[in-house]
Parts: sequence; structure tokens; C-alpha cells
Amino acid sequence: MTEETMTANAPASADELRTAILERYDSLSKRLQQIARYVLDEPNEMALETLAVISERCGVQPSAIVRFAKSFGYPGASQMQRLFRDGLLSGHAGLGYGERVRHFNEAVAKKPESGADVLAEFVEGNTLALQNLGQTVSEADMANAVKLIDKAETVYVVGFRRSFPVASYLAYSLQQLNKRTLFIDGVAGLTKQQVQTIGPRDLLIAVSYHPYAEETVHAVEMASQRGARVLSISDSLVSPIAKAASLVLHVRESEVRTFRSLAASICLAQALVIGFAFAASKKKSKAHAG
Amino acid sequence: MTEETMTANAPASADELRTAILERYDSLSKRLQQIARYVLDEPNEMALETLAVISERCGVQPSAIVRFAKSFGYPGASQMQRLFRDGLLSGHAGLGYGERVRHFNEAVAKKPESGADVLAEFVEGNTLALQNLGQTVSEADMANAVKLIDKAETVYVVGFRRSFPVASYLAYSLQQLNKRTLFIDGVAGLTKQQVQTIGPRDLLIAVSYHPYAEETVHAVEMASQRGARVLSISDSLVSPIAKAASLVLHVRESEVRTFRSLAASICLAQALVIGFAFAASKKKSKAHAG
DNA sequence: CTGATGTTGGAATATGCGTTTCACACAGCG
DNA sequence: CGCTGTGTGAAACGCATATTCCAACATCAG
Repeated sequence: MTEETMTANAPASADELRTAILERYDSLSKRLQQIARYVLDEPNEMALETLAVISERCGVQPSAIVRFAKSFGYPGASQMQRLFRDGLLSGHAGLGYGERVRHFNEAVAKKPESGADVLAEFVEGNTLALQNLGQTVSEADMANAVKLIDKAETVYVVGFRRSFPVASYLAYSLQQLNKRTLFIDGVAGLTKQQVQTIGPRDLLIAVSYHPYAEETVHAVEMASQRGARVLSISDSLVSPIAKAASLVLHVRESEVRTFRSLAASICLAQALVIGFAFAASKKKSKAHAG
Repeated sequence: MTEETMTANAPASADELRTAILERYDSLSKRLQQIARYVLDEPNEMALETLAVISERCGVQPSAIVRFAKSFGYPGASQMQRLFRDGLLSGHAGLGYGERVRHFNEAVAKKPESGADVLAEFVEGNTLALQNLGQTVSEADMANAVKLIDKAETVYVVGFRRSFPVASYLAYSLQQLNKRTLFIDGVAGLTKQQVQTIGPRDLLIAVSYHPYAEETVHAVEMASQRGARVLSISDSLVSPIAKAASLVLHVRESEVRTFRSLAASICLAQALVIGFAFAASKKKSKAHAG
């Protein structure tokens, strides 16, 4: 039996497949060895080129690749390709990120109605969102954001509804660090009046997610008009608070049963604050020395 | 001329396309803007999912995506997808797995001076905290907490300083779900007066971490004296707000460079809210049926 | 209100894909 | 030398996909 279709014990990750190939390499036929080499050497190509392209690149027939995949227990070559795609998405964080995302979505798709393991879903979803955050927000963005805070004479913070917790955290923490901070909390309907005091040397940190609160959008526009810098934390690069911003930090929150989370945003906010804390302390010690 | 097929000056890289979208975003039609947002926000999906999947994810017809691509000068949507795939490749370009791990470890080892290092640490720390949360908080606890909320006539929510974001999130979300909620926000120093209205059929949700804010502790004591139930979210089972509580949800937050996080607490709060949402909707439908 | 212009959704179409099939090549063995 | 079983290549198949097309719809100027 040359082609055993035992889907059961097929390698479930790119790394597992790699080791499996190395084990069985000697027992493979010449052509299959040729493919094996290519699979080991060019995981990227395997991930996102079509079978036709791959087969041409390594001088093999498409059917041979299908045979190769089957000999390792996959129903077809596509399923094997998926492993490499998942690996590509995962970056260097956890293994099998892509697969976990898919698995997670599938699990959530069906309605268990248990209500109790909602927590488990959130833990999983937020974990994924955090991993994603670490990968999508660049070092440069963080550095620039910290610089914006550092240079500002006064930091204004605004965020309503769902964004309010994030904004309040930012305001509270910055104040704790002795940064001159004004939290636009909307109490007594004084939002506009509070924003109107912003000036060209100040920074407005605006937090808003879809659907974007009117007050926040207005605050951003007003701050921009008055010449202040704007740092936006949002879920889209084209959100109403992103256009006029000097810098946009893009957060993709997990969404569980139509409820979007905030854990990733809180995480980002906190990283921002602490990044600023270190920058500030460094500057201070430098000033003392000089 | 709605669809000009000018392949000549189409953006040649993912970044170019991004800026091109941002430029022309306002002049796009509603549906095309919807797609633009997705393209900007989910480059990974754009890279390796099929048109059918993408169109479903952002609630659009496949043909609309083709139109979008054509409006930016591509002959079809596939050509646009290629950009993102190439970008994905260059992003992780050539880094072997071992090399990536090494790079990551080096980044964590050195003292954090730029923001991204801090972010990476937080992502790691919060991930662990989330996992821990999933393991330590039992289903029974969650179910009981939900029951407490469900039975309460009015839910009072209190939390100051670092706990304020969590409390404000709880208050906002419960209110959204049409639960009668009173957020004790401490505005105008009316904390005591607000708590004094609590009664035996009400619930106080108190959020507090070390060092425990006086006002929160007082609020818990007062609520307990007045015969109300108390649900405490805290970092210790013997904290001042735990003693008098009907139920304590124990959250162990991650601590990075002496700054404690909030991601796990937010996660718990959200799970709580959604657990309640399901319980409420189930109850409602049951009432309708009976 | 009306017509013109641009936009949208969904069925129809055609292309390209992965997969299967089958004939052939080749080695092992009687 | 012929038979058998396995590996291989090329073409055919079926299918999913991207794409096209057209009718219905929204928008807006006059």
C-alpha cells in the first residue's frame, strides 16, 4: 500500500511536519525526497504560492506534491499548505497561532449556551488579541507615542463609552507619574469647554472604537484646529479620530459573541505609560548629571 | 467613467496601497470605504484568505472587493492580494525559527528604553495572567456571580484609582444591557450619599486592589450593614473588601516592573457581563415561552 | 417630481486550481 | 524473458474561485 490515507496521525504543525520529514526522509522515493528538500528549505513559498508555482519551482509535477502530502497523512496538499500559513501568521510568538484562531472561531461559532465557560472563551480570545498586539504595533510607533507624551506640556485624555475605562486608566496613570494631565471626563457637559483650553504645545490622547462617540471626534477636530498634537488609539486607521492624528496606534480587539474586548487596549495603554515613565526617569537623571 | 482600468499607476507595495487608500478614502463610496477599512485593518486576512471568506468577514459581496481593487488601478482583486502576500513574506523575511527566538530573547533581556520592549513584556505578562485567570476562577464562581447580578434589583458599582477603569467598564456595560445600574463615581464627593441609598435587594460590585482605597472599603462596609449583597473583585481573598462580601472573585494580575496590569480584571469583568447577558436573555425567552 | 448618474447586490460566467486518473517506466523476482 | 508491483508524468476532470454583467436601487440636480 503506497498511499495510506491515515489522516488521523498527520503532523499538526509546521515544526512537527519538519521533524516527521527528517525521520522518514531516507525511506522516501527519489522524487519525494526532492520535494521534501524544497518543503524544508522554502517554508514561505509552501505557505502562500499555488501548487502550480511550487511544482514548477522545484521541477516536479503537481501530482507529486499531492502524493507527498498524502504520504504524510494529509487528505490533500492544501491541508499541508495550511500548516505553513498558520506558522507564517504566528510569527515568533506562540506556535500554531493561525490554527488557534480558526479553532477559536469555530468553537465560538456554535452556541453552547452554557454561559459559565464564557470566561474561558474570553481568556482565549484576549490571549490571541494580545499576541496580535505585540506583532502589529511596531517599536517605532511606541517610541513615537512616548515621545509625543514626553514633549507635551499638558496631556489631555478623552474617551467615552466603551473607551472610557482605557482613557481613565491613562489619565490616572499619567497623573501618578507627575505628568500634567487633564482628563476630559464629560462631567457636567463641560467637554467642549475643557478641550478649548488645549494649545499648540499640548497633546490630546483620544481613545475611540466603532461606533465612534461624537464628543471624542469633536474633541480631536478641535484639538487639531488649535494646533495641538493628537495621539489616537483606535481600531481603524481611517476612523474619524485617525485622520487628524499625528500618530495612530492600531489595536485589534478580540470579539466574542459581538462583544468587543478591551484587554489589548488596556495592555497597550499600560505599556505606553510605563514606556513614558522610563523615558521620563532617564531624562531626569540625564538632567541631573548635566 | 466609474471603473478606469489604469493598471499603470497602481500602488506597487502594501504600504503604498495603504497610503493611497488613506488619501482617497473620503472620496470613496460607502461600501468601498467599508472595504477600505477592512483592508487597512486586516492585512493578514487580505494576504491569505480567499475573496469569499474576506467578503463574508466584512459583510460585503465579492464583486465589491473586485470593484475596490479596480478603482485603485489593479486588473483584479487577486493582483491586489499579491501585494499583501509579498508584504507578509518580506516582513518575516528569511528569519529562521531559531534566529527569531534568539532575537526575541535578546529584546526581553536588555533594559527597556524603547516602548516596544515594554509592550512585549506586557503582552507576555498579561498572557500568563489571563491563563491563570482561566484556571483559578471556577465556573461555579462565575455562575454565582452572574446569579447575584441577575437577582439584584439595582447594581451599584464602585472602584477608585487603579480599579476605576474596571468599575467604569462594568457600570457602562450593565447599563447597556438595561440592568438598573448606579455607578458610584465619586463625583462631587457624593460617594457616601450614593451608597446610602442601597438596600437589601441590591448588589454592590466592589473592585479594589492593594492598596485598597478607603472609599471603596467604606462602601462595602456600608452596603453590608444595610443588608445588601456584595460581590468583590480583588487581588486577595482576605482583602478589606473581601471579608464582608457574599462572593469574592480572585484576580491575580501580572506585574511588570512594579506596575500591575489590569488586563485580566477587564477580561473577568467582561466575561461577567456577557455571562449575565446570556442569563438574562435566556430568562427572557423562557418568560416569553411560559 | 423626474431624469440622470453613480452605486450596489446577486446571478451568470469563465478562469485557474487541486485533485484524480491512467498509461507508462522501471525495478525486483520467478 | 515475462510477470508483478511500485513510482512517475501528463492530461482530464470537477470544483471553487475570481470576475463579469445587468437589473435594481440610491443620490442628487434641475
